[in-house]
Amino acid sequence: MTRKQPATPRKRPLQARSRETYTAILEATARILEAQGLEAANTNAIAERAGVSVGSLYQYFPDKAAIFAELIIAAETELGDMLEALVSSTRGQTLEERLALLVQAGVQQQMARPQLARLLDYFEATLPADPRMRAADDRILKLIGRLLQEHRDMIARPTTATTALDVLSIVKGMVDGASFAGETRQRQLEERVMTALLGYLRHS
Amino acid sequence: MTRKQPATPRKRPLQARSRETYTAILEATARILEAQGLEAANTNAIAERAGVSVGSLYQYFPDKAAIFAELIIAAETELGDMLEALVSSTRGQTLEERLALLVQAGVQQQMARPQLARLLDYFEATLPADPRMRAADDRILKLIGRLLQEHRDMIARPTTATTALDVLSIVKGMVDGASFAGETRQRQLEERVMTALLGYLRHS
DNA sequence: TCATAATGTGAATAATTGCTTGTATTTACA
DNA sequence: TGTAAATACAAGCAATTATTCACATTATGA
Repeated sequence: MTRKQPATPRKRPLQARSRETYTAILEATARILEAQGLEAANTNAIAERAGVSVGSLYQYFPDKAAIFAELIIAAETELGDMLEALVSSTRGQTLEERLALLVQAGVQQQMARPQLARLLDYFEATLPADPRMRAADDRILKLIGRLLQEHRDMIARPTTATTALDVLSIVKGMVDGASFAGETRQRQLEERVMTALLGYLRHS
Repeated sequence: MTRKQPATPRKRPLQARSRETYTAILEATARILEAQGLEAANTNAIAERAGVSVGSLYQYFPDKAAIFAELIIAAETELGDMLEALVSSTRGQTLEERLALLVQAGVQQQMARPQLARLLDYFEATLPADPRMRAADDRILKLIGRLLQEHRDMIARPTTATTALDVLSIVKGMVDGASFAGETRQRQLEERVMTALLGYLRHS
């Protein structure tokens, strides 16, 4: 299944009908991955669950890996959109306030489907580097970086790309660990993540 | 491949010869997972890489998933052993000193084979709950918890199981993110992880 | 030394997989 | 309305997979 080059979808869904097919395939894949894991996510099962034929599936995705890649990009784009709205709409607020919103967004998304998040993380590190994936990833880090930059007087660390990555990694890691352990109280988790982030940022 | 019940290995390797076979299979699996990923890790490839026949493989592992499970347990046991030695041999030292050693051990292990670490993390959340896996996991958390407990006057958080889990999650998350981004300077990463951990622990 | 247990072999198999292809149906629009 | 493009279908193929089994080799210990 491993793709050589990140091929673009065979056909772009043009009509409303095909756009539904397209998203149905993505959604079915996500559901199967979350509920039954990687092994159960074969193309036949995906097509069936999406209420679509295998042939249709291969009209929009060159191979199975492309579906996973698209899923990653979708998740990253979603997070990126949230962050972008957040960063630009909260100018003037304190670092704590803005960070709390950022954490909330991140925790929310990852806790909704923890199993899926873990799996996509693995694929992101595995799939042949897709420029669109890189771009979506970059955007998230740039947004975090920009937020940090705007509060650099409150931050004891160099506000570099590395710091932004660390922030993201801490959130991901803590949510991952907590949901594996069965933690469901999102609020409390958010507070702990906040403590960790502020503790990290405020000390050299 | 998904296992119903965590069956014990078919045969325990008794003679030196069979113990070599056994570890060769585990090592081959780890190498393939790290270098070529999950898809390449099929039983035939594993046996070939281990210089062993498939038949031998199935004499020690009831199925493929059992190999992965064993790999997880081995990694967790290794970390557990390091932590145990560390915790009991550093009594009297400061929290910073001991935490630095803990971080060093964790970063070391995970950075040696980041791809493998990621994958095993996924499996741990996926494979049917194996009591030995749970136990190895528990041991690690208990050891971290004990270390924290011994410095509770320096720590602003409740020294509960949750805090121990958070500590482990932060380490895992940061190493994961950093090695995905291509970071190789282990020393600098360790220092950032230390900052995050101390920041987390010292503030409520 | 010899019998028994332990270990090793690899061809064979049944099931599953990703994916193609030829055909049928639906939509857009002139 | 008619026709060409877009979309959907699903049987089926080639390749791969996990696992078994009947048999060979090696070690043990009496």
